Amino acid sequence: MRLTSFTDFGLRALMRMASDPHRAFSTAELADEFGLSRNHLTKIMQRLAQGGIVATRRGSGGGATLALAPRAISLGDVVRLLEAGQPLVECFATTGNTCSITGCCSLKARLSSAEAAFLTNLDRSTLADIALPKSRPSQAATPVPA
Amino acid sequence: MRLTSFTDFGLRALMRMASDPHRAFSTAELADEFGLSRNHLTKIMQRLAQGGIVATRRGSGGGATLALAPRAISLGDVVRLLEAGQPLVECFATTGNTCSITGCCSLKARLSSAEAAFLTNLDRSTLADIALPKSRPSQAATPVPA
DNA sequence: GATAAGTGGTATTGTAAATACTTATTAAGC
DNA sequence: GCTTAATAAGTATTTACAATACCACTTATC
Repeated sequence: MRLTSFTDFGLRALMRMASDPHRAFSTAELADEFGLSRNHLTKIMQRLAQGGIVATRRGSGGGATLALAPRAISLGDVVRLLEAGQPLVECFATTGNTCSITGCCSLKARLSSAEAAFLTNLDRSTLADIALPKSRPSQAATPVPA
Repeated sequence: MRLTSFTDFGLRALMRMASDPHRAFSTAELADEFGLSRNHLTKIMQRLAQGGIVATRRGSGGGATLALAPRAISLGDVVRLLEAGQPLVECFATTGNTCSITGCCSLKARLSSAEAAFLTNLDRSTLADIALPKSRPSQAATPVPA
């Protein structure tokens, strides 16, 4: 059972953005932080923008900003958006389904139910719950006690 | 969100076997039915055998047989076994984890919880619930009415 | 004109599946 | 009861494909 790296990085980016909901984050900044190419992250951001989770703005001072308050964005919604079109198993796909037992297959319904349970569980958390601290502990004003 | 084809085919094979729990099914027979290579299915069967779900026997009259009654094998157990070693996201992997925010990351716990919900939901069903009919409708003794 | 998002194309990596081959077990035949 | 042949699982290697990531370039906004 696996989520795509798309979803993985998307969640990480949103975690970061949730720490400062009104700030615009450039893809360059976030990509640098996660150690992946800017263009790749751009594609993820585009998807998030299409889904109405972030708003993007070009030009100087631009970047991506959360379109809603962190507590209004559930993890389930994010995962649904970023995993859209990703079938749980082959026979869930609308095209290229080679399964010969589709008709009387009761497995499908049970897998669907489990998938729904997964997403419903994620709906209980929002971005506000997983926001990262604004700056890293090593850069914090108050040094951590040894 | 995606299960590996390993799990997919494993479930299909078990569905088939559950229809006739005491019969030995050869990998050749099942592979032919699903349209994939025998050796590939063999690997899946091996994993199921290691996990104690099926018993295999070589030689004439051999094949794989369910090691337990269909109602004693939950779908969750099967999926846990076949998806073992498959991290939900990269930072779940024990090796090669490049995530820089592991320490204070509360996302991980929430994804784990959702994954558990997925499996728990599947535990509510057993192979007995998803067994396929013994023979295909087209070969049935009583022809279906038009 | 500098900054930053958006787009199209290409390389790379990892998973999935097939091919070819080996080993073990059973059952038939002598 | 031993030998042989057929059956079927197990192993190793290779090939094909799709997901992932990168690069060069374009467009928009300040």
